[in-house]
Amino acid sequence: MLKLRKKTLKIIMSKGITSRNEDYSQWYNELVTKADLAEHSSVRGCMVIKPYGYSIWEKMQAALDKMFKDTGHTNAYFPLFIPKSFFSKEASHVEGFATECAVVTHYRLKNDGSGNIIVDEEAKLEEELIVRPTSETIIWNTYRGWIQSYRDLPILVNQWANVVRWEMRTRLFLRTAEFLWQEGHTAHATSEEAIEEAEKMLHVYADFAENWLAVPVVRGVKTPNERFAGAIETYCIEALMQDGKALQAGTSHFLGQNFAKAFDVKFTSKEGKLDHVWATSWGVSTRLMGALIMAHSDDQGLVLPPKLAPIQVVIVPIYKSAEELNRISEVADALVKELKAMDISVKFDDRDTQRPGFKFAEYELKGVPVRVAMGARDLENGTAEIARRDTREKQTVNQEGLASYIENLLGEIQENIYQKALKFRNDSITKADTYEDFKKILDEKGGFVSAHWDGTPETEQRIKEETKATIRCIPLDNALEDGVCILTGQPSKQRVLFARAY
RNA sequence: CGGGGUGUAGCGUAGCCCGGUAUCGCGCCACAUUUGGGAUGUGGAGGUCGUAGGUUCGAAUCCUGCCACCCCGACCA
Repeated sequence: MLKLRKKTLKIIMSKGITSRNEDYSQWYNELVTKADLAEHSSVRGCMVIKPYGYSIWEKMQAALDKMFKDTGHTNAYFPLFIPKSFFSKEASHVEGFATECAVVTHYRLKNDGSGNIIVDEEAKLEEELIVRPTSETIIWNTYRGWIQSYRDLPILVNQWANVVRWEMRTRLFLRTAEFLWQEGHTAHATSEEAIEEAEKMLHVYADFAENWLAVPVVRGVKTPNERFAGAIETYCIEALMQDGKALQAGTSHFLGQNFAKAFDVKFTSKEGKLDHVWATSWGVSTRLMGALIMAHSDDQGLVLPPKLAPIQVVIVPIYKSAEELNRISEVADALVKELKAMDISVKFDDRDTQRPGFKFAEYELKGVPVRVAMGARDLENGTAEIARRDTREKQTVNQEGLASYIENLLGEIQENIYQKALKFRNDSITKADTYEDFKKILDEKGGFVSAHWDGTPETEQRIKEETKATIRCIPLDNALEDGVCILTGQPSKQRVLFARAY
């Protein structure tokens, strides 16, 4: 009895994580650190992305980068530092970012004579440099030199970079002071073309979210309140997490001529007329890691979509002697070779320092989609035990044709977790026609609430203050429907999606 | 940035009220027995008690500043 209790306790303390029901945000934090994705650094608000987590990000980058290239974009790199004066050129842009900028004021340190390193006050910068919170200003200042004629357009550039936004409250991946992202910045001859670009990239993001992350998203536009600082229109993809809170997973902005005017970027058109250039910008960040984690994972740990899993298949040998391990290894090595030829990432974990049960638990925690276990019994029968992470089902399969069986299974898992998330998302969109219902749904069910809104920022603001819910978006394919605003009773032509959000 | 909480070995903690140099579990190292769902036994290593001051003969413990993290607000990808 005592032994049993000791054992239970140990499991809880060594690897067990808080359940989602118990405390969702603690579950998230523990998952991120215990699955070796990231940890807090000694710098306030900044994280260390660990190798396993970074591998996932690299896979996201590779997939997105290809999609950008396939839509005609090329990569470039702009400076980390932005002169303060650039920043103040676009009024609403400054206003949006002013409160969260890191500023470089000096360029040298010195020894104060008693062994302390201090800032050399004499090495003060003429003009302070802002650590980029986003790069529109430095990029549009640069584009001025690149653009004279309609022949120079469009410019379709993307950059992979880090940015800094001095956040008050941070959470690993979801909101950190420094984060990694990509930002596309395009320049166009016409408004129509720029809008088309902004919409195109939104759909690229949506495709990526659904086909790679296996996270269904709502495509929509933001209300003026939620719009990017300096944008005319902000398009977004909104995802739903398992706790019923929404997460903005990507944004694409039609910037109009705002930045072209602020940085005096003009071109001569075919007709010989001088006009300001039209702009877009679009970005997704390491926040997608948060979306990925919160959309699929369970109380046993991470659940990764096969397309983004650093290790797609793990093979665990079960043996009693070195001789047995040798025989298993022969079969496993052949399988590894076969899977690699199919471009499937596989790991044969023949570590002798951990027992099989430990490995099972470890790979479940890390979200490896498929696990193959092979022991003496399997060698005799020509079989292997296959366990899938998403459903935690196990079955015994013939070694004959195993590789293609696994290949199919990976596809099935990718589809299954998407369908599961899609069902949850669809079940979590609830219509509300009164303010009472609206509040009740938010408190009891969560998710998106589809409701009529009178279209004014004041109403949106009041609802936000009273319920903590914001308008996540006005869906692009929204059906028109006459109704009255849930708060004011004013007439409304369509429902919008409200939710509490990350 | 405001309110609340926490900080003791790699991790989780006891001790703090009532001052006397730190408890337990996991993990780690060695050896043996084990290996189809987080092994067991024996032996061993590991701590400037977040940090800087102060009070005191003596501080993990009392006082003050600072830092970090967690929760709740305001802000945001």
